[in-house]
Amino acid sequence: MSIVLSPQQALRLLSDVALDVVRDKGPQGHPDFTMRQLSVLLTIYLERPPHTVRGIAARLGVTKPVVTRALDSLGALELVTRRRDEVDRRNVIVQRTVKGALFVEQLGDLVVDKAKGLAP
Amino acid sequence: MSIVLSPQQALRLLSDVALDVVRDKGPQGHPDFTMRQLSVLLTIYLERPPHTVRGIAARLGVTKPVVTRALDSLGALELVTRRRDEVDRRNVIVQRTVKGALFVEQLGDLVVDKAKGLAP
DNA sequence: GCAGATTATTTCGTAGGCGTATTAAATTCT
DNA sequence: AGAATTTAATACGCCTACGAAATAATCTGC
Repeated sequence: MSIVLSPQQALRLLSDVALDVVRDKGPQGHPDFTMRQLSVLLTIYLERPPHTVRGIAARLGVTKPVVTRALDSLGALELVTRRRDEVDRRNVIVQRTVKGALFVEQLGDLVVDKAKGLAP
Repeated sequence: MSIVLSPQQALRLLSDVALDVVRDKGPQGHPDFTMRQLSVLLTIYLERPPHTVRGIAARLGVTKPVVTRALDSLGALELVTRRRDEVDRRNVIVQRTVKGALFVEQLGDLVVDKAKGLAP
């Protein structure tokens, strides 16, 4: 229960962040991914591994093909990698990458920075 | 210069918001619009009117067809309306709607709510 | 009044995402 | 071992969005 902000501040923050991402001043690269892709990416980098397609789909409340395709996109940008689970070879383990970690870190910094500049 | 949060908190906040939107527990309806559409929507509701296609495109750093199409989508959801500018009939004035105002308000409340629940 | 500029939209061909159903591989159950 | 389950990926037809270029309407400057 720690961060208090007004609805106006919340919207301003969201808008500022979205604007920077669209303008491609945020983390470099893809200015127009969807909320789903963002959610998949952040799940992988914020939640404790291991991450399977099944698990991510369940967490997001979407079908598995949606996750597979999101991973295709994120993989093409080298923000995540896939590896077969050697213990249960049906599973795919989704792994973080250096590039992805950097991307997420920059995204976090962007939000922090925009929050700092909010009017009261 | 008022809101201070850590990178971890920032990412958690972003992730929580994205997750709720994806799960469609956010503002009712459309779970998967893009950053661009979000940015167009928030520009219209947070910046001072009047809003033209040209102005929005310049602000976002995208081409005008992108804005026209985003307005088509948002218009189909009744989140914005378009009206011809009677003073200079080349211009289109983008206007807010009751439904859009409600949507944006709920989105703000969602962010506030998620921020409240952040660990320190 | 007319040439040129400006605004928004439409068109065109391309790329990517969607949901549902199906497939392929691997594991579990009996 | 063989049937049923589970996992991820793929196929399919549809829809939406993209960028670049063309179009239609309107305004400005001379």
